[in-house]
Amino acid sequence: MRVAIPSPLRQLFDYLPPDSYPAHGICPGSRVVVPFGPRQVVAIVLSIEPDTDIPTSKLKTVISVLDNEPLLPNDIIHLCQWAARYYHHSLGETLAQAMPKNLRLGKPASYGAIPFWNCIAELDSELQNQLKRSKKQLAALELISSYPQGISATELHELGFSKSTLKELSKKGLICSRNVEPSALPFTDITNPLKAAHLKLNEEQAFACEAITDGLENYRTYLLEGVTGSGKTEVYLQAISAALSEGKQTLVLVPEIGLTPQTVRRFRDRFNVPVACLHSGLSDGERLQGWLEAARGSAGILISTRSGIFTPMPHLGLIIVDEEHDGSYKQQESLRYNARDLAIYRGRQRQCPVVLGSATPSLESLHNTHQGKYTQLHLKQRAGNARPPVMELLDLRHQVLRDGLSTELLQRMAAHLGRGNQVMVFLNRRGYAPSMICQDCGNIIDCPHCDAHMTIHRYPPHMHCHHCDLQQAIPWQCTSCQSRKLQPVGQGTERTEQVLSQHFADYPVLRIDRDTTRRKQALSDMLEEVQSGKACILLGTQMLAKGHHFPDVTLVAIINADAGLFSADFRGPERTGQLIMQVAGRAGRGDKPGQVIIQTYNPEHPALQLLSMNDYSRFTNNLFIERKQLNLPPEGYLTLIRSESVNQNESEVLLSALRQYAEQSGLQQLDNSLRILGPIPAPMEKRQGRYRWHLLIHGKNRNHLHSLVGRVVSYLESHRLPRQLKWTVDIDPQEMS
DNA sequence: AGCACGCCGACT
DNA sequence: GTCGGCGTGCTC
Repeated sequence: MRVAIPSPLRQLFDYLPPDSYPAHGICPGSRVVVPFGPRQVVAIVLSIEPDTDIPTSKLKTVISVLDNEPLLPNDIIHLCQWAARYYHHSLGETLAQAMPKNLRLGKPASYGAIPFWNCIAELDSELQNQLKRSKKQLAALELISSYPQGISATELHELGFSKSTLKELSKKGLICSRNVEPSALPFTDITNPLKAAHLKLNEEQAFACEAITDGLENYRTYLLEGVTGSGKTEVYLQAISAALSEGKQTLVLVPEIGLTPQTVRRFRDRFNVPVACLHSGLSDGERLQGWLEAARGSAGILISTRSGIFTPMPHLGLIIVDEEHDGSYKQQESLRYNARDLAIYRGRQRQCPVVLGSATPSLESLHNTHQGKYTQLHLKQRAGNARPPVMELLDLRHQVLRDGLSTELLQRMAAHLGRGNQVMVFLNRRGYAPSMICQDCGNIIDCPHCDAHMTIHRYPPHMHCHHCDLQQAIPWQCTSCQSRKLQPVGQGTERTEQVLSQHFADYPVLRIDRDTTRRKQALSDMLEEVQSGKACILLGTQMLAKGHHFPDVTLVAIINADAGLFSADFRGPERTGQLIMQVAGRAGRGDKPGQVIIQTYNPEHPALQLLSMNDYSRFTNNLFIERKQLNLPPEGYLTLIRSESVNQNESEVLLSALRQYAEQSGLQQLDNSLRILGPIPAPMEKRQGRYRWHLLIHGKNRNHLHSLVGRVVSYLESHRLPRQLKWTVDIDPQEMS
């Protein structure tokens, strides 16, 4: 029999079936334990072959069979085969990462009993009063009491309630738990999948929903382009409802930070069917449970981050990719897949609709709609009477700046705060200041392992390299000239927080970045304070832009819009545009429209001009022209070969040899449709003590590009390289660093 | 990628 | 003596 081994070797291996087992009793898609070299590994059976090219003396025997029925169904194996081929990755590793960790390690594909919590007290006003001081406990109790049959610990965990809260409540004798074997009942047994009534759709929403649900039997990709607040989620929910009533499951992919308890709750509140989820916050056991619920067809809906695209769903009938432009759909290590693109493959495979939703679609998806490959659905109206935010470019030239904040901006902030409103300040830079300079010799403190400056942090005080995580004490004198005149240069969120709390002493400043939200509950605690609606200043990085809505924010300030616009990456402007549109969409509501101020030194920059007019589509049209001139995606396709080593030259030498080989071996195509760029040093050549180089291959024709990359990969594989010299292939790269 | 084997230098 | 650095080869 032929099996796939979780190893980077791009080949399959043959084994003899175990003596106790007739070969025909083992199904493809099952896991087996096999001896592999000096160790034992869990492999996936691909086929039962009558014979093999391998000499019998070399053949080893399967040690044990772990599954009686295929764990990975045919469609998932095909999806993995396609992905392994497309991304030039080993099939064994691809299949391995399609499974949750527990299954990868050979644990049984079953879940044991899970604790369910029940309320055993009467939730009256007296009890509510008693728990007044423990808000979390009260909230948990209220939730549990609304589930008369009990609610699973997993679900409570997903909704943001910790074990300690539950333990405390159970100590007070208010709730109790019992272990329940989760029912493997198919979701189709539930007579009425709808729990709560749907909202009324407006004309555009109804049109979009009908378009999607009319073709539940056919593959078609829809690009659902809808501004924030236009009700995309309601369209998803009603399309899912149609799928459920036809006995079909839905896969909902969300960005990494998009899977908040509120999102899950919205789905659970609408439907009676089990909703499974998969995300990074779960334990290995919980992941296995979610995966199995989807794979056994007991869950009607699976909400997941990118890895969910590999989850078996026997009745899959609808795929939704929310915020399809989001970078987190692309895996940035080992198998560098894009879950959004695999979603398209899976939709075609299952002959079901795929919905890509976004307020700011990627250029790739827009291009596909222009080509007629996708159907465009537009939601232009905002729900209720909400008006679009008013955007304004604030020219920083000739302005007096106070630590990066213009006087004009500070005045405008004061006005909004004075009216009792909230203000959001967006700065994409953690720490106090991005660099420390010596005022006597001009020396800047650099990271010894990276081509980067060390960032100054004040809380607690230390120097920090954001690229390799090196942390050291703040020096008191210059390492080069021993001068003591060291000066922090530039603005980070810590410094801006300091300035803002001095300037606006009467209002709380809430800083939200990776440093202030490291504690698990910290973010939700701060967001809770914002939800109270009191006037305050919200200051933060990327984290603020996604997933959360702030109805009482009436002013959003973008401190440094120029940074992203002129970045080394060709996708810089696209990302900045998406970010500005997203941030703008966070603010305001019907009765309190949002205003956005963008500080810039380039107010006449066409991109900023168009964005400030809320014209995303003309903004992207300009980008299309630029990309076309530069021959960049979506105009053609890219493959990036990365190489890194602790030795400075090794990477470059390898890629030069590779280029030479590629030119020899792919001459015909190189003349017309293929182009090689490099080797060039990566944007930050040295990082974490390793020197990194790039070789970029551009192709007008995907097949030509694929076959050249195939040859390049076999060349790399067949040559023995020093072990500190590493290479990776990135098909359709997203990040050029 | 792991892991074993085997060859050299250095050190309790 | 042997511990451990890492170059080389192999995995049905």
